[in-house]
Amino acid sequence: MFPEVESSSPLLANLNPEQLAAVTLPNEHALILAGAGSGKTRVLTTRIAWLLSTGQVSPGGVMAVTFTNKAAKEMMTRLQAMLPVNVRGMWIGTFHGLCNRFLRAHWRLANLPQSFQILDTQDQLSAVKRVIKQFNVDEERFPAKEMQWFISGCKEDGLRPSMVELRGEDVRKKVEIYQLYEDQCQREGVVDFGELMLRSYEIMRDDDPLHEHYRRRFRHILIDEFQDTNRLQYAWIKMFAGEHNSVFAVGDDDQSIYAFRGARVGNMADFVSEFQVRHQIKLEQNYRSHSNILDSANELIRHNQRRLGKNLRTTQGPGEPVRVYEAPTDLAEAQWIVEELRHLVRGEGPREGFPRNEIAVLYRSNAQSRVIETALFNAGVPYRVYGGLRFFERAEIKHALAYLRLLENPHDDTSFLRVVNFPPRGIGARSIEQLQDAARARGCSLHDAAGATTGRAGANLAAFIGRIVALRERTRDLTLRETIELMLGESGLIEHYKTEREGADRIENLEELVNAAESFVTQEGFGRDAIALPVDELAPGALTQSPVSQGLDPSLPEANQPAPDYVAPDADTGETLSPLAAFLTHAALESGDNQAQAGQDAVQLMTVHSAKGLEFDCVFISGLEEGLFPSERSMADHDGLEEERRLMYVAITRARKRLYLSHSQTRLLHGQTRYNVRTRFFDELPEGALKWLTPKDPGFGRSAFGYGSGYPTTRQYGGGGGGAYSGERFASPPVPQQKAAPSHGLKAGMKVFHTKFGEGTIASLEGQGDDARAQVNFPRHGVKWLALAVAKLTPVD
DNA sequence: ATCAGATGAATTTTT
DNA sequence: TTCATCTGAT
Repeated sequence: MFPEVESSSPLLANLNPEQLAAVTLPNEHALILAGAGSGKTRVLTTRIAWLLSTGQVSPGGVMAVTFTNKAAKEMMTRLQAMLPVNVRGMWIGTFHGLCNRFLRAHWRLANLPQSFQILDTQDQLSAVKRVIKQFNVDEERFPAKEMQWFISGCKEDGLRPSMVELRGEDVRKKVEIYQLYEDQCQREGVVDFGELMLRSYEIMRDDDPLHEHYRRRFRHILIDEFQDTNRLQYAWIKMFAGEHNSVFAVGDDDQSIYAFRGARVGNMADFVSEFQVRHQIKLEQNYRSHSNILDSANELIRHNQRRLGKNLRTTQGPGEPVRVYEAPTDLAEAQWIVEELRHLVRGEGPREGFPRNEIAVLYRSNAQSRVIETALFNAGVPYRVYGGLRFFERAEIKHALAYLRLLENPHDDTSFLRVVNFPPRGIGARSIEQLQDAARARGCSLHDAAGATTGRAGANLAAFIGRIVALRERTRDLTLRETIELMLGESGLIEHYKTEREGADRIENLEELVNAAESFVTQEGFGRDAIALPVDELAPGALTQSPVSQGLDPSLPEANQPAPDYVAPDADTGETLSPLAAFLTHAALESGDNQAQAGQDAVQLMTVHSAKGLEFDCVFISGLEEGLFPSERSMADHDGLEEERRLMYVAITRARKRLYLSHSQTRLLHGQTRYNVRTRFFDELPEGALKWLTPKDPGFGRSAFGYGSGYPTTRQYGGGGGGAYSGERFASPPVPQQKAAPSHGLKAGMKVFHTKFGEGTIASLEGQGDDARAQVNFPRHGVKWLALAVAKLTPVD
């Protein structure tokens, strides 16, 4: 259709035939099955660039949706590099980011305050807890966590309380609580993540002009990681697509690993049939791994029955074999990993060493990181663990944000409760309960009910509210930075943490919050006129003016004036959000980095889930044991097992050059030694691609006893029926872990004092009696081995 | 109001 | 085992 572009455009250079075909598909629905490492992001961004540069659509007519902020950012960066277009004005973002933008623009229609705030998972849980307390719900029968899960699940399925099928007394009660929770959120002017999606879906669905407007606007809708979409997201996309727009969905059913949070792989098949997709393209050319690694992945995933079908291929040679190692204990496994990766870092003969951050150690569950961390620590190898609390999730940051939210909206009871007595100011649980009763009786917020309380508690409450009111007044004309600085002082947070033992780190984080706000202001361009440039000015040069804007409803100026996230102008007045409200939104939608020294050259430790989308030269997959991987909980049903296999597939395909698979005969789990059999996934890998570093166990235990308790009898592995554990399982029982009798009273992790080296931390202990030695890490002198019989080590509290 | 000690639960994660 | 949450005593 556009031959001159296809042959000449540098955009399309170096695409393989499948990629080229995908990028240049006609304006119709398409499903791109993109295997791991097949250049999926490239196809997605090049597709957008191609559509724009051939004049088939203007920047305002494109919507590109991802799941993570990281992916959205990457797409924008890449697109920016290809075309002189203002990507920040385009609708490229996460589902929730775009929903937020949509609801900010149409807040009246959505029946929300303009500066509505977003509850993250923590906030949502405490909101649910409040409902449960408030209405005397039996917490035994309806735990808050379960209710939260129920509510989120309903929303993900697009179900309002009135729409939930009432089967059984329990469900009826749950729906009742769901409704109460909804009322509470509405009263307080807050929305949870699910609500962002559901509310934007509903208002567009139910408002014809709006519906018409947006359908005319977005001619091209592109979705990344389509296999991860839930029911509601699918419906949301379908609604935007209407009859005439084209949906370009990219995904990989083999990498669907988020069923537990509502993802429906089935959306891919539904998409094909419901949208009558005529164009399906498979991207099977892998640019990442050697063929031994790829063959292993292919062979493994072939064992899944429900697949759309795909086989990765590479032009790279076989590369090195996949190395398999069996350890007697989890500790030994960790030590082997450390030993091996030191070789990798050092290099061997002619081979250069690998940078540490090109080496990843993966595991199924977070708890497994501990042993590995210990081993790395003892060996003095720098490492970085992914996961854990992110910046905006830390307690001190949440506290600070709660104060800020109260400035923006005094009726935000979640925030009110978080800080009403933090730092402590004599408002105990008693007074708070009274306050809550008063608020409920009058149907108002805690803030408004405070006047009704009396006595000393009443005075303290009045003082607290006075403080907030005064702060709000004083910050009225301040910049965001000044506002936060003033709040940190006035709230007493800094003061409080100064007296706390581990307060220094927290204060540092609070200071970091000021920086975060500062860079947010700079990036979003507050106070400048960078907000709303017309599309035409944003797309100079090569970009053809397209007729897409014709037919757009001029009463919806937002649609014609793209704006960065968070500052979407109100559709009626063009008024933008205050920097503070925008920053709070940013904090909820982008929980920040997984802290840790990112810059350092360190080995990367993470779960297989968090490794999705990443790649490394060398990958270790550890703990490959039945019950762990596949996890016990997922082994019961077929779908669960297939998802575990996909998880393993994801893990394998992370590796570029070297892949190690390891398992251990025994493992300390929940304080007890567990005896594990190597995972069944080993039996599903091509023998020719593997190299067994330890003799391959003939599978004695396996054939005789099956896969251990909990494993359902199947045709494939049947016979055993799953017996109880017993020592007989092993031909030669593993040597029990030596635990030194603690005659010296020292333990790893203890702080000790040495007369010459000063204070240090015990990294490990070895030997017994007179031979006992301790490895101690001294900040000044480094790591030392000290014989306890000689060196005097005294424990420091 | 605060803290020690008991108790119980313990995949996977983004927004 | 480790973590968080709850309880009861000070």
